[in-house]
Amino acid sequence: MALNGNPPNAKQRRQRIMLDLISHSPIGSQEEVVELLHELGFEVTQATVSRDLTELGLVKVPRGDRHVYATPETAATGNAYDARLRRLLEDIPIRIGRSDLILVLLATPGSAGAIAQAIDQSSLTDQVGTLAGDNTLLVLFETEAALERWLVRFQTFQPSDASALPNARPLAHSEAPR
Amino acid sequence: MALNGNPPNAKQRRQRIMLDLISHSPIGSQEEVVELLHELGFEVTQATVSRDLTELGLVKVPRGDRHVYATPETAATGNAYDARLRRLLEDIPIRIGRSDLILVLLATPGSAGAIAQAIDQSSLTDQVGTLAGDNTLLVLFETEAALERWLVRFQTFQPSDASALPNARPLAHSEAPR
DNA sequence: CACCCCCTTGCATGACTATTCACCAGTCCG
DNA sequence: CGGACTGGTGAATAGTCATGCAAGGGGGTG
Repeated sequence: MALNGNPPNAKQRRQRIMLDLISHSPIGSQEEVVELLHELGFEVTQATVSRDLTELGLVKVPRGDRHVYATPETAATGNAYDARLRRLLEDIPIRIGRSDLILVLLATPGSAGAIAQAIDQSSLTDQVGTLAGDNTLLVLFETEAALERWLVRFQTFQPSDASALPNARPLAHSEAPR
Repeated sequence: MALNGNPPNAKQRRQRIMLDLISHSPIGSQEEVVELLHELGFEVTQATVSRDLTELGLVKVPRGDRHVYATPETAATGNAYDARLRRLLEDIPIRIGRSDLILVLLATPGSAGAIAQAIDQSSLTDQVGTLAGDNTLLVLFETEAALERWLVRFQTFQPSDASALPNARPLAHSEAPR
């Protein structure tokens, strides 16, 4: 029943355009893609879009308060500042300590300032502020909840393993209450 | 009706464990997460998992023939060989030409071999084979369809812009048949 | 031309996910 | 203590996506 009366190479062209559309504007659903393609003269349904997105390896990622499609690379990047923070954390091992509503990040000598700045510019916003020494960096919070929220988010910036929190064992699958 | 009688910090602990679960094994649905958390003593429903995943910024990414959850970083990486190919293509500008069922990749002097090997090991499989000279690399195909499929996939490895294909203008939003 | 095979697609639908609504427990006042 | 407010949650449901199926087109072969 699928009238395949499309121009040759339609699929390839369509998929390239989809990459283009998605990287240039936030798209929240496959129906939106269908409409945009429709405007461009491609008559396809959501089913086809679904298959295309899979073939292209695109993902749907939480951005602010909605979910949009993106290439995996873009998804990882987020905003440019987030990318910078991530890169820093890849190169600089960080140990995390805590004193009351202050998180204490221990980095390598001289790098604390760079990290502090990266944090300030990143999409991390739950902190009240940061204060950098040479190799030590304080992150100040207003509430316990804010601190915890921040920490979870921050850890998504780190290359997995890492980070010794006072009362946080290295997390094994078995650590949960059973 | 939501008996909130959970241990304090339950949310934070749960989310950390979710990061852990997801990075250690392929999980295909939120119901799976619910079950795993259940085994670990966390009594939550799919709704909560959905919210957690959003807060953690996790994404669902096509992997082989199914979709699994991953951190954005992991999603971008794919398998290690794909990551290598991506990295190479970031550093080495490639021009793509075509002759019949052969794609001709022009790279920088000396780099063709490395790229060829990276392609061979990557998850790109639609090609029959590759043949590397010094700065030129041939990718051979069996069918037109295979070539086209490969090309689309390959372009997802490239840092957007790039690549002049004979009959592929630089792709603007307006290029579609109207 | 007849036959076969492969690729692509739409339709219909089931699977999966996000969100709305209501509720509970805790906290902070006065 | 009572009221107002907040954060976290489950149940139900709306919203979104993936996929089995059947069908059409194109290409090859005899």
